[in-house]
Amino acid sequence: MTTARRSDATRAAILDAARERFAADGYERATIRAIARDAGIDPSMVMRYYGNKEGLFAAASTIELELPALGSLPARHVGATLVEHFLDRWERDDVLTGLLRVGVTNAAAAERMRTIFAEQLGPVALGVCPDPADAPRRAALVASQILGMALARYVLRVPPAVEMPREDVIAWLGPTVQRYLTAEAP
Amino acid sequence: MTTARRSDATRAAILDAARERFAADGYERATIRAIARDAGIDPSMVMRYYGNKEGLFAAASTIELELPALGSLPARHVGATLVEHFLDRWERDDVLTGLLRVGVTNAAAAERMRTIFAEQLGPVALGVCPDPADAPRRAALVASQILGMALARYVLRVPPAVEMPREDVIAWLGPTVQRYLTAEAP
DNA sequence: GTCTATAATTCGATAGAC
DNA sequence: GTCTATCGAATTATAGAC
Repeated sequence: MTTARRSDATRAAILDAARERFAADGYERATIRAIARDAGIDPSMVMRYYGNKEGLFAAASTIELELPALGSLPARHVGATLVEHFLDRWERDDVLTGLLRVGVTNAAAAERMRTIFAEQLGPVALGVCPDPADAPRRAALVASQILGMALARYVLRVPPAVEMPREDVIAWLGPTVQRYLTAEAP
Repeated sequence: MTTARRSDATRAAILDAARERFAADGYERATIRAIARDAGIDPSMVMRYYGNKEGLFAAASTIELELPALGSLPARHVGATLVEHFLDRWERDDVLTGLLRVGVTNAAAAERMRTIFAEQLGPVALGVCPDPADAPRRAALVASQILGMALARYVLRVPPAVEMPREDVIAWLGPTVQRYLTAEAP
């Protein structure tokens, strides 16, 4: 931990505003001016603290998925547990929504997205899938279903996906994720 | 069918270029100037023919999913058939990729996306799912998995999803879609 | 640390000649 | 139908006063 700065409150306000704007509008339409206005400070402060817009996004989109250790879990529950955790993580703040909205048109954000899922979901797959060499592919399959539901529910706002109760999402997607992780390769 | 116009070739060139640009760059970064340059014409022609940028996108993103009738199919094959069809449709041209890339940050495109899946995938679900009242939800579940794989494979370019052979995608996603359409509600 | 002023681009859109 | 010229607005980013 580094020494606290006098400007830490301002920096935090900027990051909060940035996360909201990036999540709501995507990279291009989330302007530094609008973010500064939301944070109640001058646009030039954003530049001073984060250099440029890319630096701001990088700072605002760091994330730990904090995936639970599935090893000590009843093998039949890993799918539902993982879906549940992702729903929690997705709704806790705007970081994942922002990463998704920006990653679709911004190469750096897409790369970050790939890295996050490979480095954080990959080990989870490695721990439970039958063939270790197949873990990256299992993780990608899981990511495709998790990201697809997030896209429908939080970004495109497809009505049935938005209205579906949390327990139903877990009940439907759990077995899918379970199969992607633990079934024998078809 | 209306009478052929002398400008039809130009209009088609504009739409082709627009589809490519929207699919590759998203709405904001796909500029009218760049599209016109690709089409080998003057930017003002785009405005003349399509009024404004929104009109251009609307014209460039009309699409029919042309989903196959699943009613006459062996009940066990509807999932794989649907996945196969979506892979074909997705790779035939840039329209779906453009719709996805733009829909994430553009409200009109998101609405179009919701409409397309509701009106074209909904009836398919209605034809095969156990409870007709549940069809919209089944369609949304199917859409979440299809869109999620498209996102990983064609937009974010997650390596294992890109490298996965077409048959493997069908073998993995087919049973998922099958279950979302035909299984009893959990 | 904070703000004003402004540079330097770039974009969508319009007017009008030919 | 096609193109030139340009407007007006918005953006990121910088320079520098206080």
